[in-house]
Amino acid sequence: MASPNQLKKALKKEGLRYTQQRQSIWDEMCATDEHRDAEEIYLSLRNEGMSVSRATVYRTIDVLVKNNLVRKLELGDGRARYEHKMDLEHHDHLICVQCGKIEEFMDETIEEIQEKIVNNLGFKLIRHIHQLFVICNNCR
Amino acid sequence: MASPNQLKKALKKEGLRYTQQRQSIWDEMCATDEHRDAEEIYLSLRNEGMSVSRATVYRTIDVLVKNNLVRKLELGDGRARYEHKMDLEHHDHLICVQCGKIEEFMDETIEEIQEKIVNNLGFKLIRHIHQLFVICNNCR
DNA sequence: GCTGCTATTGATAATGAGTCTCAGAACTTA
DNA sequence: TAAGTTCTGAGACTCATTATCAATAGCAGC
Repeated sequence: MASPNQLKKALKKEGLRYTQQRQSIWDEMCATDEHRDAEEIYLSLRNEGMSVSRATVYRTIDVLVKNNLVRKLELGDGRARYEHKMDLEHHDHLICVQCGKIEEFMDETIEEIQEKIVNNLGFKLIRHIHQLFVICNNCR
Repeated sequence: MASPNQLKKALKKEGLRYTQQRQSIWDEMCATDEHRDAEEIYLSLRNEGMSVSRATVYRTIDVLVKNNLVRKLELGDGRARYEHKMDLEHHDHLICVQCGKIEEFMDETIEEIQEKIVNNLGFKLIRHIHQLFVICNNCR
């Protein structure tokens, strides 16, 4: 179960109310490490008997993304996927173009070079997307 | 003007016909180094008096992407942008989150590390997306 | 250069992820 | 408890992209 404190803090910061729906959406997103889309999260909640609407799922996810509790992933298949940021370490993704399996990777050197590239241009790095599309060992 | 040979060769390889529309869409995409979306390409062609439909623009772009003549960029704003691959050097993109300006970057070390990461997992690298979202020097 | 076969095209309908609207429900504060 | 707000749900809407299908136009063989 996701801690309500993190959520409550974020909502307070935004001047928003703490509600059942928002808590259960946050719980649902923390319930697995899979990368699910809004529809999947919506259907899971409905299956569990929660009263919640698609609109509220999208609205709540926005709040969570804005407050850095959730990361939005665009993997090029036309629907956004989400991952919670309970475990704090940053990472990027490998995606198998055959089976769709998603793995994570992280490389300190790449992160440093990115910073260097941006700084050399006089820019400020806000965020990055780094996705490696592969054929995984199962699919080869 | 884009050489018809590259296009003709690609079409022949796929068993597809060489048509006026396909040539003019390819020409239009090669006419600039900007990163335009399908609608912008469609409107440019119409302004030039070409008879072409949106559907054909989308279909032709698919062919060009599949045959590696064009690269599709998903910058997270809900519409795909495209760049021709006439000048062969690979690069990735910096995008200003304020003004939307797109710059290019390329780093040999990052490319090598990517390969290493994928190989170590026993995977095969097909393609990658690496986008740095920044605030550019003009917007700071 | 014709003929006939088949891929391509254009107009438009359909799709689908995500957003907007607005009336009613649920908090909050007094 | 009342008044004032914020939230929610249902469904309408948007907008990029895809599918449909009759008409058109390449292309291979004559």
